[in-house]
Amino acid sequence: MKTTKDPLTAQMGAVADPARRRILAFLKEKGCCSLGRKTGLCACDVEERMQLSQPTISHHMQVLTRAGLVQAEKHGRWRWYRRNEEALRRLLNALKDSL
Amino acid sequence: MKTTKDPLTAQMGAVADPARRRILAFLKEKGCCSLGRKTGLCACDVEERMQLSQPTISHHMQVLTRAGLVQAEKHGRWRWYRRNEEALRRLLNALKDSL
DNA sequence: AATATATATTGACACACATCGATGAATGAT
DNA sequence: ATCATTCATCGATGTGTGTCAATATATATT
Repeated sequence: MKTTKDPLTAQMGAVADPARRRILAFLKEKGCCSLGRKTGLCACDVEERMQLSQPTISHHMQVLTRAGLVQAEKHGRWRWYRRNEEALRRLLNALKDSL
Repeated sequence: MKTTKDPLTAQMGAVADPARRRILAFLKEKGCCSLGRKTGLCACDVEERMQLSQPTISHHMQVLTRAGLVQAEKHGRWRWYRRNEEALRRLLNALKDSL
């Protein structure tokens, strides 16, 4: 069974994990930046705040990014993340219809 | 390590599964009844609509019920289910804040 | 070139979960 | 009492997932 997950399910699955919800909250709290600015949050910022190892953070950021809920931009050795507010809004609207 | 899942995570996990979202949609479509009325939807109705075995349906209904998203009432050999609209509304509001 | 730093990838592990067939329990019908 | 129906439970199975340590990769600094 190799069926790819549909986007809504991928986003729901991403958000269903409490660690990833905390990451999103952390990005909302401090990640009030736009891409292309130097004020982005890097994975080490997230790692420092959460009680999780670096590979685990990397994995969570990948899940959130692939679901389209956060956007990443590589800058030097860092990778800046910010919330994709529009995707989050669309997810809420989709849930409002789907639920 | 037997930490119980917090309610929001349980509800999110319940809704993250596409089969359970389809069940909720089916209940919205045809389950426009209140408990105590004979018009409820029983598990066999759901089973007939979905492409899933009876034990699987039973399992999904249990997950949805334990998450508080649907309410069940036993009537004879049937068990009527209906959406808990207030819980679903509260879930959406919680997500609006938590996302 | 050598070293330090930030992140990704790999491999492993434990556990959770979706699914099914078989069986059991409760209830209604004959 | 017997049988049929509705649903729950059990056991098994395969798949997915969260987590980490170890390692690799990329980039900056010296």
